Amino acid sequence: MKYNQVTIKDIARELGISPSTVSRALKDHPDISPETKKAVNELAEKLNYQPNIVALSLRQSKTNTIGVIIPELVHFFFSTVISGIEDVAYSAGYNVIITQSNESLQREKTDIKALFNSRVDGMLISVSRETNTFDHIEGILAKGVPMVFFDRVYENANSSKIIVDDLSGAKEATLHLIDQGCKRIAHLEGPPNLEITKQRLEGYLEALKDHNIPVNKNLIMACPLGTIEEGKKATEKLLAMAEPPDAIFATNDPAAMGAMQAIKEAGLKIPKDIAVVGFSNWFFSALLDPPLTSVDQPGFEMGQEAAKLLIRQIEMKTKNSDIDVQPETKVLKTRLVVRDSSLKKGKKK
Amino acid sequence: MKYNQVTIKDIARELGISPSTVSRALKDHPDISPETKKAVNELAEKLNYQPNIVALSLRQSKTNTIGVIIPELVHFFFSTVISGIEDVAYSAGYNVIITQSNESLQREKTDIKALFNSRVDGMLISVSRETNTFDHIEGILAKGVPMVFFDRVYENANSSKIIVDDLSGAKEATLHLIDQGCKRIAHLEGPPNLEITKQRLEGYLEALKDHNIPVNKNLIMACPLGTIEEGKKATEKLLAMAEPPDAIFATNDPAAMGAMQAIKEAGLKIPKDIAVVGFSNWFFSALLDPPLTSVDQPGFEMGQEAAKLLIRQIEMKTKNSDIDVQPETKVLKTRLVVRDSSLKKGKKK
DNA sequence: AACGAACGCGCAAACGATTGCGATTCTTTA
DNA sequence: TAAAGAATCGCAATCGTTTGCGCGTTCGTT
Repeated sequence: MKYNQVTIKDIARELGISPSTVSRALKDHPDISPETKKAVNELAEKLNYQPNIVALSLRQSKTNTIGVIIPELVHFFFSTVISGIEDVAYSAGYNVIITQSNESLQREKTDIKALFNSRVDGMLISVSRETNTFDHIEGILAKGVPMVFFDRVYENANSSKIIVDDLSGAKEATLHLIDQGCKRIAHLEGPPNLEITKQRLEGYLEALKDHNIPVNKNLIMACPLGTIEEGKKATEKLLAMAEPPDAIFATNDPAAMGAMQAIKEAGLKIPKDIAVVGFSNWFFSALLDPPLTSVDQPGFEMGQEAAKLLIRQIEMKTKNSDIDVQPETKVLKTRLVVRDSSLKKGKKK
Repeated sequence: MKYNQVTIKDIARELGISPSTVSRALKDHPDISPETKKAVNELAEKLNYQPNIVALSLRQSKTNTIGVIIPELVHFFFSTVISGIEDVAYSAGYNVIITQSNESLQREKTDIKALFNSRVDGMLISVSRETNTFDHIEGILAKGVPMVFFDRVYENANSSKIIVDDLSGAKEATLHLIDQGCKRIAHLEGPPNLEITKQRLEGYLEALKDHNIPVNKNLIMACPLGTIEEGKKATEKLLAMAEPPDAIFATNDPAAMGAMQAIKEAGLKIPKDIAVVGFSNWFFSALLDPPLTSVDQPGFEMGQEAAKLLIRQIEMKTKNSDIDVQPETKVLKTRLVVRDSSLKKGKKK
């Protein structure tokens, strides 16, 4: 939009010098005399000159913008990640364009294309629940667009990733339940396409194995959407079993929440009859009754790290476009936040 | 960033024609022969030509980007609004840049400046809790940047606004409590700078007046941050009174949540001893124990309407920059969602 | 006094697309 | 058959900024 902004030409005209000189004066180029610099800077200040970022972007083939694709903004975890991203992006002079795939592969494809067309300098991506093909990502990667994946990563991509240690987190959660005396621990499994689902299942299995608890496949219920409703239904089925579980470890907090609803409606007590542990430590988890034990993921930090990595890649590429950036993978630690929903033995220590 | 993208020049060179002809062929200009158009379009398709949006922006002095300033992304209400904004923005061909003021006036100032420098075509703004001066907004408005305010609006601005009927919503909530037989209804008041705070208080007062219930100023507690902690502390003070209230209407859901915690910890029952009603109908409100009655604000719709209004202004200005757009104010209806936290008499109907 | 270096600045091209105007060719009409 | 008109297309400027190169002036050095 045209705001009648003052340009470098206006300053040049007023001072009777050329635009080139103004440009150089503003960036303290050694070719320009101190007097000219002073005059230019003073006039620029007076006219409140602001460089036209669009023209700059065109000239430098660099937009100083990074694109973000997340499944859904309304998820507490993802909005926390965004805050982390914006935190480092803005202080590094980058704008952030956020798009939501709404957990749809189709939408993810159009999003990635739109971002590419906007000439973003790089992308931060967390894939949708539906994403099981990766041509759309490979296509953009092949063009040399720097990309960093976070949380829900594209495993095969030859690019950097920021993940949390889902396996250890899930294992710690399960071990905690075992430590509380639980013998029949059920697991609500998440969307099958996602690597994080597999890792969390694996952590659960490892914990059982470490304590020589046999795996009962009937205690592992699929929740491919990971919603409250699914968690509730799955739990109702578990409760209807001849030998119902004495604990439930859910792949995320909404599913755990659904489990809690089902348990309460069945007239059972949490954690006395059945202990519950979730994953992600959503904002509302502490507010439930009883407060939900959950595996905390450092969302803000994840956003920060992802943005840092991406920006580093972008700046390396800017300096030397031939160089192939070595992909990095950063694993962040989870932290088990123990609350009442899992404390059969009462508070420790 | 340079992705070796094909340009209009590449197509021109390959076909032995001029860039101008390619440009016109691509937009179906009548001056170009059908054969040339066909050749150009086919080659463009083959090479997967994508117009350079940055060059376009510079040429047209229009970025097709709108900037958004919100207090905090992690609030359920605001992330819902964002979804509504993106919904209409993307289908109208606009990108969205989101910035968070983090409820800080200082940050709001730098945000608005950064957006202006990015040459966004317009802005959608919901002011921070701290915002009590408006020079930073007036400055940008004076430059002719289209602006639409939503929810937390700048009252004096000669520009469009989307708000919800906070007064009616608050009145309905209070009337509901009266209808449930409550006599001593307390109010947790919000950040004093915000218009919505005043409106909600006003609705509360009107409801009392309609039923000839005298206003007791001791029952109106300030919660300038509107947080859980504040709501809890304020409620503790209310409970310590000689005649504690039998109902609490909070300015938002977190404050209501704090109130619930305080009431429970005091060994009292909700809603039997004290009924509670919140405002905003956050995602977690339905998950509390008991589920919280709350005034629902149509966040998604608000985002949609705000974006629609802004884009209309932008496009009018694009066509005729002289025209002064008539500011509009759109008021959206609230909806009282009754849940167990306020039902002293049991379910209606 | 003459020569080279250093200094200070402007010219013009470039980024990619658009567009008014003019130039060329072809078709039509008197 | 000549002139007018239509059909096609290219030139060049433009948006605002950057930057390699070159030019003129001044200064210092022998």
